[in-house]
Order: sequence, then C-alpha cells, then structure tokens
Amino acid sequence: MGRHSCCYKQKLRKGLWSPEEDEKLLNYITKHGHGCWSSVPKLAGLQRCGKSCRLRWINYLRPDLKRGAFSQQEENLIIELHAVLGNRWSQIAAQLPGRTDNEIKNLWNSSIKKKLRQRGIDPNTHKPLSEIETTSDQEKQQQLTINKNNINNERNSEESKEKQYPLEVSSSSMMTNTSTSPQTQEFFLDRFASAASNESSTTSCRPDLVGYFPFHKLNYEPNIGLSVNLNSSSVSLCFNPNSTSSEMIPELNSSMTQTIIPSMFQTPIRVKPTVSLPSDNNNPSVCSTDHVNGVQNWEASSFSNNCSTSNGSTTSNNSFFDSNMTFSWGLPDCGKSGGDDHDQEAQLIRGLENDQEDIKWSEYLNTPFLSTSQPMYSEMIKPEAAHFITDGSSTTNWLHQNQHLHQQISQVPDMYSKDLQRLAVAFGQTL
DNA sequence: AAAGCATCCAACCGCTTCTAC
DNA sequence: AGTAGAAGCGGTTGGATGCTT
Repeated sequence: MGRHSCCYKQKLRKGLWSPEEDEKLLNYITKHGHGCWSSVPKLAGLQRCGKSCRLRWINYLRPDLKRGAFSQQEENLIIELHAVLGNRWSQIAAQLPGRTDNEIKNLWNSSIKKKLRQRGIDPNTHKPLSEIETTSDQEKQQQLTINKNNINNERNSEESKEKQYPLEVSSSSMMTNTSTSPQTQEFFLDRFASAASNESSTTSCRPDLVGYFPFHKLNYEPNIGLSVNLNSSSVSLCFNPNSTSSEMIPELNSSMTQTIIPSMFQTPIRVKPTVSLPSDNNNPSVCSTDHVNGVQNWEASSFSNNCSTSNGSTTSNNSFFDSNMTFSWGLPDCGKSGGDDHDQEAQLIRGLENDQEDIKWSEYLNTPFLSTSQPMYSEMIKPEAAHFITDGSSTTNWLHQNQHLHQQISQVPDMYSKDLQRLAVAFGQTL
C-alpha cells in the first residue's frame, strides 16, 4: 500500500485506522457532515488525506452499513448483476443496501469467482468453462493460421499488406474470443454488415453469433427493428421498437430481449430492486421482504433469462450454484461508453437517467439502519438518512417523483413499453 | 512450536468523471 | 470552452489472520 502524493507532502498517516481516528472522523461527520472531503481531515483533527477519510467513511463508518457475511441471496444477486453489469462494483453495490463496492469486489475476487469456476462457469463471461476452453483451443489453431499467413504475407510484396488479415482469418480468430475487445466489437459489426450487404441479411446472419454482439456499439434508432445502416460512414445497428425484431432478423429474435434489452439498461438505468412502491408491488413472488432485518430479498432468478413462466409466475432457485443456468447476455465490459456513436442511445436513456438521483433516495429508504451489531456507533444515524426516515414529506416526494419516472416510461411507445414491462417483471418491478 | 503458504480484506493508486468557476 | 479541484471508481497491494506441514 503506497501513499498518496498529498500524503507524502503533508506526512500524513497511512494504513489501518485506529479506533481514535475512527471516532474523530465519526464525530466530525456526525456533527457537520462531510462537506468537502479535502477539508475533513483538517477540521476533524486527523493526519489523513481527504480521500482516505472518504473511503473510511464509505467502507466502514457509515451507519447504514450492513455487517456480517453475505447471505446466499446476496451472493446470487451479485452474480446476476455481475452478469449484466460486469465489474461495475459501485452499481452492483447500489443494488445491495448496506454493502459497499469494495466489499462486493473483495467477495467476488475471493469467493464467488472460485465458486463459479468450481461449477464450471467462467466468472468473466458467465459462460460454461468448456465453451471457453473449446474456443481457446480454436483460437490457438486460428493463431497458427494467422502466423502462417503472416509469414506468407511477409514474403509477398507491398500490395499484400492490405490483405494481411483477411476477414476469414481474423474474424474467426476474434469470434472465438469472448472478451469484448474493440477488435471483437468491430469484427461483429463488420461481420454483420457484410452479411447484410449480401442482401439476404436476415438469413445470412449466423446463429452462432447470437449472444456475442457488442451491443454497446449499437445505435438504437427508432425506425427499424434491428437493421444495418450501411449508408453512414460507420456501420451501425439499429434497434427499432416499432417493428418486431423477427421481421428483420429472425435469428436474433429470441436473443433480442435477452441480450439487447438488458444491455440497453446497463449503466444509465439502474436495476433497482430496492425501489418498492408498496401498492405497486404486484409481483410478490419476485421480491420478498425480510421483515426481521428490514432487508429486501431478491430471488436470484428474477434476473435470469428464464425466470418467468408463461403464466407470469416466477421460478427461482435458492442458490445460484444449484442451478445450471449461465448468463450469456451482458458481457463484462460491454457497457463502457464508447463515445460519440452513443448519442442516440444516450438520448434514449437520458430521460430516465434524470431520475437517477431520485432513485438513489430509495437506497436510504430501504437501508437497514442499525440493523446489525455496531455497538460502538449504534447511536449514529447518517443525518440525511435519518431525515429520509423521519420526514414523511420527503418520502412522499420521492414516491411522487418515482411515479413521475414511471409515467415517463409509460410514454415510451407501446413496443418499448412491452419490452420494458417484460424487463421490469424480470427485474422485479412493474412499470 | 515454527515456518511456509493461502486467504481475506482494508486501504491505496491512478485514472476518469463531475462540478464550479 | 477551458481549467482546476473534488469526487468517484475499479484494480491492485500489503498486512493480518488462519491453515497446513
């Protein structure tokens, strides 16, 4: 563990926090709130940098932290969220009241990863390891082919450089790579585009590509089902809520709601099981509340692809590790924003994102304050949080705002609405 | 009992994003 | 629009602890 440059300058303490330091920080924040973190250590009389104080508060001193081991349900939820969100620990933590991103990250790296591997599931891709191994074998062969080609190419003249990585070679190599490197993403787009340009785009799209599309590269243009825009300088795929995906690409139909839709919601729309409107919860089978701890327990399968049966009921497994399902939608890093080509996607979600701050309130409303043993700090309640608990008007405001969010969503065209409803059911909310 | 190893987790680092000016 | 500082995030590290030999 190194030391911040600022810590060097000021000869600040590092390493573990002493109980005295904890108490100082706690007392200060209790009385004054943290305000500007950089000024906290000075005002609190600590020989620490503000960053360190912030981290200590967030990860340890916050009164709304849940202590103790993770429950099976929490682990299940983490796995499912990881399948969708990847290593976005803070977003995953947001779905687990009282848990910190650091805690979840540590759990993942130390425990869950191992368990998944033992179950034959690759923790990065959430695909069966056998599949990964098979593809990596293929990859080696492909690499050999590439090397041969490179040798041949080197023998050839300048003009051959343009053909140094013919599509067949590079694509098949990349296709086996389940990570979402930019190369892979571009390959799939190219691949898809070339398939489309061969006119029979709907039938030439290979089924083996389903589930591997880098959907954060997509443009969600509201005009067609899922089409390829070959007119623009960069190939873009368009998802259209106004036509069924089967009209455009039947092969993708089954995977549309499983793959595209969840990825649409990755970052901006927070999967928010902590938000529960008492009267709106029409799906008690999806969410149950642990009244003892005041914590909502979310069945892991409520996030799975196949959690819903035709009659709308949900099936669930008590333990993720008892189920055989794997997750193919939502590759680990596929939500990373890519820049300008995401404008439309961003616009689509912006309206919903505007309410993100409102949604955050729910974290306080659903936080199991002081639910577990914190003898030293048990009298402490985060001031803002306490306000949310005791101030009924704030709660009402939040409920009102949340309803506003639901109204916004309900204005989305029908097709979207249906998909959103399906999602909502899958994610434990009704819209 | 002691050394070596493995595991866990608190905390740091560096980078990105946000915000105020 | 540009900039600086603050905040936030994810990856990584190192110390404490537990287990094995």
